[in-house]
Amino acid sequence: SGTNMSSFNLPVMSNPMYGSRMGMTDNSFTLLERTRALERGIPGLYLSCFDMLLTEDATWVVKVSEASQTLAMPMNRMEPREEPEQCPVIDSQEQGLSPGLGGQEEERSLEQVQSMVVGEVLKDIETACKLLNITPDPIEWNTGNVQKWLLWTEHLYKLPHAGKAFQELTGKDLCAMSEEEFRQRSPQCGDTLHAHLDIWKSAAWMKERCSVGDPKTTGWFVGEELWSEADSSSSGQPIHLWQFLRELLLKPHNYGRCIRWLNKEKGIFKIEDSAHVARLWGMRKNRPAMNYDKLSRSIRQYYKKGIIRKPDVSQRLVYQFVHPV
DNA sequence: AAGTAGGAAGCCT
DNA sequence: AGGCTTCCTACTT
Repeated sequence: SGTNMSSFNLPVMSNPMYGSRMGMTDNSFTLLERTRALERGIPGLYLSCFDMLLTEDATWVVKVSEASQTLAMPMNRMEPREEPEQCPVIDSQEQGLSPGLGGQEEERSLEQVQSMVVGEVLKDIETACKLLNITPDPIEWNTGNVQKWLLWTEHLYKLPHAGKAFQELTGKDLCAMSEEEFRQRSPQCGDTLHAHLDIWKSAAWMKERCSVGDPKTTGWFVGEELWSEADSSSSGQPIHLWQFLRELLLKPHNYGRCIRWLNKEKGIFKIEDSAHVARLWGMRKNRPAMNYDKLSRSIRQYYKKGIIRKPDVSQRLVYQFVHPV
């Protein structure tokens, strides 16, 4: 079924685990309240928005709460549910144009929100691709890529490990599998994995669509810069550890909880979760046995080379780039 | 217990 | 040969 995408499906929106990587704080809970209207309007969507709200980027907050005011239309065909059985669809034709309530304006803000969410999803996918060194389109994956993706998805959403059940499968195989087949291979999280693969498939489909047509007519403001940048730095050559660390540091939204700048100007950073950073590095380099003991040994090699050093006042898990950007 | 430091050897491209 | 990775011992926080 997944190949027929006459309308744009975003199974993401319904997936409760999409919000699972954030920590619930009192502060964020009030933000949650402010997105209630959204939640009612598009079940599941708020989780993604909620996730976005955790960025340091305050403009999201403004946009979302504005949107929630203008988007307060009922969506009676969908009752709110905690753990959706199937993926609701954000359907650009059919979706929620509540009659009587100044349709066009709503349509526009809805599109805005959709764009926003889609953009966020594409960003996440792009990030994962860089990190795992795989292509965005699942159809191109070999068995190794599939395993990486599984590992990544399991890790990101705290799923039980199911890689074994999908061994020897290529991306093509995976894409051809139904949700039922996923569940057969992994009763606990097959449906979740299938949903996530659907997101990637949708994104790849979108990418193709955006690159074919004129980006300006597609309406997805994300189209270009995200995909066509042909990979900023490390095209081809194996990535260096110091580059990898910098990449993580440049994405505080995704990795701020495991590594962050203490002083960006001076290039001083702190590894907040050593095990996590090591796991990410291991994934990137296909080194499942990577740990902080080994990663830190590699960092220490940089002392002699003058790439990274310990800051003047040495602190645990704190390092400094000798040549800050 | 976890992090820091650096020698030594092995692996991979 | 370079850039880790793996393993290890000694030392510090």
